[in-house]
Amino acid sequence: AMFSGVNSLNVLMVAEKPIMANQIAKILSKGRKLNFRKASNGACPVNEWSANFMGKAANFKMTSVCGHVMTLDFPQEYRDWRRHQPIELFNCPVEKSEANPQLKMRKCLATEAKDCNVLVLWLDCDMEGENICFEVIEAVRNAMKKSQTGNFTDVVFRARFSSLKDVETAMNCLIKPNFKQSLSVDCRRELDLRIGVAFSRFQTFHFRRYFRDKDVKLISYGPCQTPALAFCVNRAEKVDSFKPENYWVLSCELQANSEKVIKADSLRGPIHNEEEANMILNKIKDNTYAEVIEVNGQRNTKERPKALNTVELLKICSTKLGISPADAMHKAENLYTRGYISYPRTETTEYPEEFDYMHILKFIEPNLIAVWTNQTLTIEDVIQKFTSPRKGVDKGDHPPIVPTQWLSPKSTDEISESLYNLIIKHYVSTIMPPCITETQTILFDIGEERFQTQTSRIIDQGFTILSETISSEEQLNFKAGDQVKIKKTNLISRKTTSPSYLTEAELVTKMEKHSIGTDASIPTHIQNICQRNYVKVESGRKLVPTKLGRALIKAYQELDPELALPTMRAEVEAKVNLIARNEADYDQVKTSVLDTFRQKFDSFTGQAQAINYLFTDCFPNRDFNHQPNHARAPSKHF
DNA sequence: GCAAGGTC
Repeated sequence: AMFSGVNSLNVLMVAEKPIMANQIAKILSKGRKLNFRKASNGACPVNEWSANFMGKAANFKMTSVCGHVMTLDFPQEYRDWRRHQPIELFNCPVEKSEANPQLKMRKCLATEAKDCNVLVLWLDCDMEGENICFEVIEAVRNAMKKSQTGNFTDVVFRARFSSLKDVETAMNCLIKPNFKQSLSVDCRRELDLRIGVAFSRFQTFHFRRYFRDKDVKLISYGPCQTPALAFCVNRAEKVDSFKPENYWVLSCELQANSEKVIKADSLRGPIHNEEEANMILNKIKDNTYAEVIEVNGQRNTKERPKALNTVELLKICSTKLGISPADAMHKAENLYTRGYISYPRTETTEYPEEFDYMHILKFIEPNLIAVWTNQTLTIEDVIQKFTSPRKGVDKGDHPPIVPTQWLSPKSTDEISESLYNLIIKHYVSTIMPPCITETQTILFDIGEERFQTQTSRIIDQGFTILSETISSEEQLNFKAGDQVKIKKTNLISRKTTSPSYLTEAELVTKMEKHSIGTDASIPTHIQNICQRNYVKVESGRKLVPTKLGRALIKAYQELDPELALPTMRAEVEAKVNLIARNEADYDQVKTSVLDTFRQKFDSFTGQAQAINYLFTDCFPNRDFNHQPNHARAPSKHF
């Protein structure tokens, strides 16, 4: 009824990224002629077709943005570091500007909207997507044809879909975009900007001034990068403060049969007192036989991996290829845009229903030799062993990362090829059977002491055949009551080993667990703390904090530990989420969080002199002709 | 020179 007086409906539809626009258009235009062209920016697709909309004939135009249309920043005047003091950034104006000026996204959207009288928003089903909805609305509002009712919002709809199989359903039950969800994103963006930039500028000024060193690089603070750095520093402190401790392990060698000697360990585990250890040894050393008490067999299943999502890809790239998350994502994006792998940013670990598993196996065959270490394995073996994948989690974003087309090693660089092969290997692993072993545990008594020995036999190597050469151990033929000749009793002295520095992969895990950053932003945060010289990547992708990185975290811990706490990010997010759930309003949340951080800022800047000593060795270019200056907060005249 | 979040 809304469009009863309208002659022709022209429906503009907008997705979050080009790939989604094309996939949705393909589904909705099913069976009809689909016209394709590029929008004026050369980046965004425009798909056009004709069909019915709300019972009327309509021309559809499906295009996309490329993520956020707008970004938030300070006005020009405040972008100049010297014109205003950092504290002013807590309440100065902020303004939105185009996120990527080269894309001319707003102009592009307005051009496409010109002859349209209906807008359907197909942005991703998350809070950022809801926010982009309103960025698109602002971009097309004035360009679109006047609606019949005169009320623009009447002709704006939101399609809510969490996977491609929901597209048709979503089209049939369009809803309205959720302004509160969008507002909560606006709030988070503004808080991150004001807080992050204020602290970053203050810190940078403070050290430049105190050490009279104009070459002091940016000393940044951020709600994601700083807790990420803190993870590295905390682990490094454990490495530093580690003192090896002695402990003793009691074990024995038993003559299992005429040719075989086996080793059994005391069930006590490590003994921390040498006297006690010797006392126990003395009690048993005169025994000549051990008695078998119990023989147990147990089946163990080593599960294959779940379908590949982004963070798992990042971790594997770091541990297996030795490349950083940022490099891994660049390579993956490149493979994706060239059509070799599916969309590489996803949290989902569940394959779609009716997924064509065999199709992939067919085109990857030429790569198999490179992929698995077991060179006798054939594609037929894999097909024959096919096992339905493990149940994963569908986050409603994109399907897991899989190869989509054969990649000739000749047409790419070495790292991209390794990355592609790694994705293949992971894929094949997910559709192979799990690895089943049988562990035999034998318990012995020697005097009052209990010992244990274990053997492991492979029942089915399953997916591990792709990468491991596990040898099956021979099971021992014992039964309860058997007397076994003792060949030797040993007391082995050992030292506890030092913990090691946090690896890149461990950092990714910790960040994900504490919701610090997202799958798409975690690589950037890690790159930041490396490039700003807070941590160095050493062999084995270990993240070793520098003097500067350690000093920074130490400084927060002395002045305001909350600033570097891993829980801080989630707490701020919980607060802005209240806006989305209509449990608090925008100004209330913004004011309360800003007040909290303004107080932290005041107290931090007020006490900054007290932490200077931590940074004495951090800036090698400092001017030694001057005594360290008594740093003040930068004044207007500085 | 700055944050974090989308994506190209």
